[in-house]
Amino acid sequence: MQPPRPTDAELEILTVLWSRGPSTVRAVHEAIVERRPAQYTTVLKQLQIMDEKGLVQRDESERAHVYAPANPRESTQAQLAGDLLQRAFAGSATSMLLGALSAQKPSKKDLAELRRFLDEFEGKKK
Amino acid sequence: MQPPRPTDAELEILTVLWSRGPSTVRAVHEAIVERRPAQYTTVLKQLQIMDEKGLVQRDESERAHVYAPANPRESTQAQLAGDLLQRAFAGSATSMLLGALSAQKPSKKDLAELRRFLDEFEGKKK
DNA sequence: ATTGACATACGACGATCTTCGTAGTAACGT
DNA sequence: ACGTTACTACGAAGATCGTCGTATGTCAAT
Repeated sequence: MQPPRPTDAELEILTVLWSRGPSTVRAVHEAIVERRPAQYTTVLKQLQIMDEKGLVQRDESERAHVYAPANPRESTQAQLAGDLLQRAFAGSATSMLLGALSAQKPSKKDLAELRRFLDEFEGKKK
Repeated sequence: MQPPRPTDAELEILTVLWSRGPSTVRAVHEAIVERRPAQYTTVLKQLQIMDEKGLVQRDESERAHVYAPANPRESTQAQLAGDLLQRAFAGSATSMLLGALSAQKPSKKDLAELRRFLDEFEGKKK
């Protein structure tokens, strides 16, 4: 029973929750507002909907409810990347990497990290 | 003046156009219908909207209009990958690749291709 | 000339997304 | 106790998305 693919606004909120950990609406709102204007109730409503969808979990034990991501960052990222991989790149991870790198020039550090990652990944396969 | 990010349905149609080249509505519809049920007019309407958005170009010289992708596959793919890279992976191409690979186990061929690609990419940088 | 096949245009509906205002309620400070 | 502040709940509006039915026009064959 996987939750649905998060929308743009939902993903933005999830990134806040992943980096901050379980948070109240107020905390999430403050984090969002640092980047763009948004009303408090907008964030609240969004979180309520995300709870219904199963994207977050709500702890109502305190007066100010605390929201936590329902799934870890990695699995949601995998869902999103896998989805795009299928829909736009016909399953070719190489094409996808090419797309990402051509959209944003990678630093030497990035390249080294990629290479290290590939090594590790291939190492795990016997 | 980049066209907007294509939606799911729009992307599906674009993939048809990229692989088939400039096509009539009928041809696109037939390609779509092979994978899922869809009415002819649905595809027609979609293409008309995509024309307004600047996602495709329309040639009306013939009775059956011919639609062509406004942008090459590579640049749209770069747009999509770059967008997701920013929104979900904080710009880390490595994380994105990890996400893609963990969502869909790569074959040995895939890994070799990735490695080859990295070599080539790094080679071009002096 | 009529019919049938095939094309585009257009309007509309239901679903979802995003946003916000308003109302109601609990807690707090004085 | 009373007013102010801090919450949640709810409804709803406006935009976009995806889908389709119907209307209308064109062409060719009989």
